[in-house]
Amino acid sequence: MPESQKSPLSAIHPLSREFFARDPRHVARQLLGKVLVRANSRSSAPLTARIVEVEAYLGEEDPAAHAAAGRTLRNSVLFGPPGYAYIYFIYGNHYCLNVSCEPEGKAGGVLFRALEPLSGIEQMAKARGIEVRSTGVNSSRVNSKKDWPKLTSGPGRLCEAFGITRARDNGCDLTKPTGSLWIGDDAYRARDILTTPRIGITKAADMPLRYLLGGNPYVSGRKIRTK
DNA sequence: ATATCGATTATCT
DNA sequence: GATAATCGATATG
Repeated sequence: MPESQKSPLSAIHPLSREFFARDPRHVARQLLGKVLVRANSRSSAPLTARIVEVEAYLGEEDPAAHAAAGRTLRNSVLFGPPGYAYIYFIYGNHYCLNVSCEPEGKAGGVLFRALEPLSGIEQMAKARGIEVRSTGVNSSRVNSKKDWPKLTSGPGRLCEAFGITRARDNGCDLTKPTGSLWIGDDAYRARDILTTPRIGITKAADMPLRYLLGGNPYVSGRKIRTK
């Protein structure tokens, strides 16, 4: 059970544009262990969570990618410069967060599938509509740590926890710590990286483009399958 | 424990 | 008009 460390914001430094200007498969693998930061305006503290599960979506050659049918108004961020947020609305209910990859003009992206909450737990719980009950004298405790995965395990859930919407965040630059949403490196080293087929797609469902931290309890989906 | 299903809407054919 | 990179609830072993 990996006990991830919490870092102060000053110890998290943003990823470069070049980091994202590559094949989504490389970006996806190297995003594991990095930190997603939501710097809330006004008084509230920032939300931070470690990236523990992602999927790579390639360009027009990937039938499962939104870029497969070429550039449209919706997916234009995927064809733009790297390091920007591509957010789409799905099943009439949920938002999903991606970051654009590849140099400008070539499509590609990485879908964020699961995070491990580091700070701002109560605010995430509130955004997710989950009861936060204080236990005993200490006032700032979520019921128990085993409830945390419900906050950010799944692409729709993590967006809800972070307050990510298309209107607010689509097209935002994720390399700028002055922005309200960005990705940083706090020197945490990802271990035990696993690769599996992507989840929830019907086309090209066999390509192993899902990357996750093995054994991490915040990874989405069913438990370990013994087959 | 796994399986199935309904919700709800932007986007594209 | 059909589909979708999902979730949560309900049903069943």
